[in-house]
Amino acid sequence: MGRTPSGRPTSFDIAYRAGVSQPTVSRALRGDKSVSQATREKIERIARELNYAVDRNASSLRTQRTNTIALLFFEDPTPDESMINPFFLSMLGSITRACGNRGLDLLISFQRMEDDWHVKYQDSKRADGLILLGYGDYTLYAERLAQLVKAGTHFARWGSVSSDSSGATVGSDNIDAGRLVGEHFIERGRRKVAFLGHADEHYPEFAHRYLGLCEALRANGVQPDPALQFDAVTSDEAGYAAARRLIESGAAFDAVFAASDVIAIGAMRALDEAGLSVPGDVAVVGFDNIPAASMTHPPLSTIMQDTQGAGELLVETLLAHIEGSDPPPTRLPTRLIVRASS
Amino acid sequence: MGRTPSGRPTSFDIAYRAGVSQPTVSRALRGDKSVSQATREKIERIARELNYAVDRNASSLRTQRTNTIALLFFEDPTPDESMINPFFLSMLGSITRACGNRGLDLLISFQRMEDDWHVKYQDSKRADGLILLGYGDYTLYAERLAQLVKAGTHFARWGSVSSDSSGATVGSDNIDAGRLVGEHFIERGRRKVAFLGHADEHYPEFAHRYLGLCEALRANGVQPDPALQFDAVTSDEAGYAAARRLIESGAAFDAVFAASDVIAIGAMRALDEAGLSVPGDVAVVGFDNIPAASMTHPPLSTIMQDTQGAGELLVETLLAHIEGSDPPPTRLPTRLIVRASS
DNA sequence: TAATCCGATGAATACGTAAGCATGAGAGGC
DNA sequence: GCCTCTCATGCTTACGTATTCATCGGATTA
Repeated sequence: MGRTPSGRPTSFDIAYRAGVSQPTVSRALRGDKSVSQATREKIERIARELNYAVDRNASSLRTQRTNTIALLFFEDPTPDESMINPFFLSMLGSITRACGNRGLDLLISFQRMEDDWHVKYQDSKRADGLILLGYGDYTLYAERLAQLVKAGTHFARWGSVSSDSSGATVGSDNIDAGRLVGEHFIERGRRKVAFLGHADEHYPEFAHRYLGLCEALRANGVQPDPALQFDAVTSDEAGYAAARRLIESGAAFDAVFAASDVIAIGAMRALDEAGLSVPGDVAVVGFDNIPAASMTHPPLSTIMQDTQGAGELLVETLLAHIEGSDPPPTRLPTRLIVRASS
Repeated sequence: MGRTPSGRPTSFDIAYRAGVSQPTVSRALRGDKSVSQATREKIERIARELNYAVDRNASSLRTQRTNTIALLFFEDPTPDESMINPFFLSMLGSITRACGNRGLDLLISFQRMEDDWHVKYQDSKRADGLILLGYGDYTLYAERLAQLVKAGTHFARWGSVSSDSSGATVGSDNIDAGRLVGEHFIERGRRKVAFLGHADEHYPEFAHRYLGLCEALRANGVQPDPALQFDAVTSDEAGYAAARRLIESGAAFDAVFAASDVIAIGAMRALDEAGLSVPGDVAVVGFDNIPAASMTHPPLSTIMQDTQGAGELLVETLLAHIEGSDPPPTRLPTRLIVRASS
């Protein structure tokens, strides 16, 4: 008996019609070379005719491989979910493409910190591995990361590439990026550079950007002023507030390096309100090159991260990790885009 | 024998430790009421201790339900995948949330027209249903839609809600939105309103916006001028080009309704280059309320679609469809956001 | 010619869960 | 004291695939 009276066709149906056994169908469709050319072609033809598709659940159950990876977004909680940082959108696009190229499916999930995501995907065999993406305070979920490692879960995360990072990590070379900005300001004759963004170990990416900035200043004989650093997370409001504090501090400054474009946009609003002209009084540089950056007035100079390469590399790294190797952390180069704001 | 020496725990492991049989574990964890309180609690405790998670592949194979839906994006091909229309990003956010609320997983895929997506997800049992999302020429894949219907695939799509649409459809009330814009222009004393966007049946959403605009004008004694309509797809360049054609046509106009914000942004660039002031010479209104709309100079008036409700409704509609009912197409109300550009 | 080997295929099974059916122990009614 | 009924649980099987092992005809070689 080879026919299912109703429902989708199975490999048995194909086998029946091709006059072969089910295993032969399985082999033929997976490209096993031990199947003769003639048989393979016959099976492929019939499969196409019946619109047959391998049942991924059965296949995954058998092989213990899903050919799927899960993408987990973390963001500092924002009330409006529609305001996803455009930078991540860009990453999403490139990761999607990288997965598509490899025939991988992509599960996506926007996480809140409270969720027990560490158990949801890999333990339930929904995905072969995880990609973790997010700004924010990594130390908050360091413990979860440790759990993942302990459980043998495969993951790659985007973020700060430091020695202590557990699991595979891919990130931009934030220190070098900060350096680029510092040198740019020096070239423009700016010496009193403010930094808007957290600079402590809870936000290693931001801290590295600040570090690079300071390095470049010092290399040019300028001593960076710690009083010109103001904390800010990635949001318009935080940028606005930080710039207000900067202005109200009374300190002199002729340049602002914002740790992200979104911060920069808020900061420029504050500068504008305070009657400070950009770039006349203050040069401003952001980070991320989000689409809106080219639409501000004046258009915002910024650092462009290699999102295309990042998605590719994240997937590649994750796959390597799944295969058992332990790829070294990678730093991607960045590029300074000079617009009118500096 | 109840213990697996290595690997993830299975329901048999839980059963062994709880001193019950595997089916009881399965029942307990699914909340079957025929399991006694004491047994259930014991099983739940042990499952938690062992970090057990139901194998979704086995479960789906058995139940023929995946609790997963696939989100397929379609866009007019753009070279840069990072430039996803922000409106869709917003939809993505709300769909993600709607799925999360219902315990559904979300598979995501950016499709190119050539792909045989009609077979990939549902036929392979990866997803219980599809959500189709995209601007662009629907007629191009009408045939595919028909195939889906024929194959009994469940899907809900975002788009123009018209009578002939196959499958479940959810969309904004584009005609009413166009009407809102028309009335707004009339209130502002504008009577020579140009429309930038396709207005033929290949782009029903745009066509409806135009239709509503014309309706409102006529209702106020103004005869819309077909010569003031210029084709444009959703891209900055297309908006710029359409506005150029409008200007060069020599026709008099005092208002522009762009079929999307992205088009409006391009158009405003062209107007600016031509020395036309906004809103002095020309009032401009866009569509979608993307984040960049509030950052243009002047800030862009626009129509806000209810993306939050849309995601919710799409998922709801799809689920209803899967359950066998045939929900009527729904039109979501829109809201006019007046900014400085009009 | 007989021993050997290889290429192609079939038979049997395991992956982990969910569900139908069977079972057994009490509870309650007569 | 026996019968029925219910509740809680166990036994068995099916979901559809991929893989290991066995088989078998024919080509190769001594």
